[in-house]
Amino acid sequence: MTRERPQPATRKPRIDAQRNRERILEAAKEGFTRFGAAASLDEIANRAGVGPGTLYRHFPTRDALIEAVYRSEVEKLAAEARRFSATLPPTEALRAWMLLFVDYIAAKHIIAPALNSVTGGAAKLYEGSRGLVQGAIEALVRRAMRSGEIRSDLDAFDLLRALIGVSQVQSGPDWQESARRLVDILIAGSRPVRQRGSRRRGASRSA
Amino acid sequence: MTRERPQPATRKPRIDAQRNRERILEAAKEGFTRFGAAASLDEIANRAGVGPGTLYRHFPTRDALIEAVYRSEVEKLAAEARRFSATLPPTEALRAWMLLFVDYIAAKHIIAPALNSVTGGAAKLYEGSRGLVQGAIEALVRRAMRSGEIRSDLDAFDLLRALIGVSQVQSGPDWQESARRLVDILIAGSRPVRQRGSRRRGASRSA
DNA sequence: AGATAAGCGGAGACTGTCTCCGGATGCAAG
DNA sequence: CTTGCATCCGGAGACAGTCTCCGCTTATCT
Repeated sequence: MTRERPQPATRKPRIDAQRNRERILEAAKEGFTRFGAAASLDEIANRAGVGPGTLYRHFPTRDALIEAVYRSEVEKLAAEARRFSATLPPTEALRAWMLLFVDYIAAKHIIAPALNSVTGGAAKLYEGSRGLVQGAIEALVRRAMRSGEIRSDLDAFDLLRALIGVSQVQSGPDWQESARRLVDILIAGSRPVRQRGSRRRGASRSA
Repeated sequence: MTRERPQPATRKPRIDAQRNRERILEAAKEGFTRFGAAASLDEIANRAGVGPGTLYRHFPTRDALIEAVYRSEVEKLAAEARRFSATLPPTEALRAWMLLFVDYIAAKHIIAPALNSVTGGAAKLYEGSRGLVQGAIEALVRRAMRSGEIRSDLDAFDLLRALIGVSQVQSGPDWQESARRLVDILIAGSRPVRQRGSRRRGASRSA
């Protein structure tokens, strides 16, 4: 990514190739949304108006395609995080973004069902976008930590994992509200421990 | 399930059929674990020592097979919940079970990756086992509620959703600890709100 | 404009899904 | 124990989707 190029080895990206890539990505997004991870790739190529060969040149494997689609969506999410961070008070920003996250994945119905059929689970897929999402939520969390409203011994990624779960298991019509409740729980549980009652557990860091 | 049978309509389960079913289930569990949801069904049939036809008779669709495998695992989990409920103090039992849940899905490596490629997401799949898992965790949560250590305005299923997320996104070696932290956060966030400091947010139930 | 190489896309081999039906097998009655 | 029969087995094969190869098209450079 950030490696210097001794020569312009890739002399020209070529225009129509670029456009085809876009078209495929768009068709793929729709395809995965409608048919899940099992959507036919030839079908997607068709809808994009290209041949199968073209699709496979741009995205050698199914996973590569899924990842590409996913990443393009995730970038928007990261941008939104920066916006919240600039316009809302710390905890509020965090909450807002978390809600957006679930909403986004559901409403814009991203490939939630597709996520986990990627070889090696969603983990590997995240590896790629890690810089993006994790960067985003980490900034939010850190800001909230500084403001003292959030414990400082938790990893931002923990929250992300939970959110992903909620986004994926969308059972029933109460799902939307359930997500809301869970975000509340997560935020409440992330507040600094304050020696309530007699038990002091939370901060146990023993493995 | 609980419908009365006017006659013994199913006159005989037949012995070898039963045994084949078991064999298939076992082979499927291994297959899904190793190759994810995309494991070849014919291959599974092979390993079970039966023909494809036999497999498809017992489990008409891929989803049916996945669900069957999943359910058999989930039953053990429910049993464990009852055990905890009987031997541990409320919150402790809840925490223990939640940890077990993630551990179980990861360590015994259930078909976590397979879960979500079931048509319609994991939701439909859960429909079947709902009685089992949800019954289990609901009992635990209710008990904790009665003891006053847990807010009474939350749904047990909320927690379950979060757990599923953690179980699925297993990125990195710190995953185990992350799960632990998250369970702590969830439990902490489920405590009754107690008008801390000056801000009283948590209980906002406005939609 | 012409040369050149990147890119396109369809034909087709291959792999996996799922059905159908002739034959085998366990079960119950005699 | 034998016979009759419904149940169940399992492979052959039609079908669908994946992915590759290669002759043709098209953008870019001189």
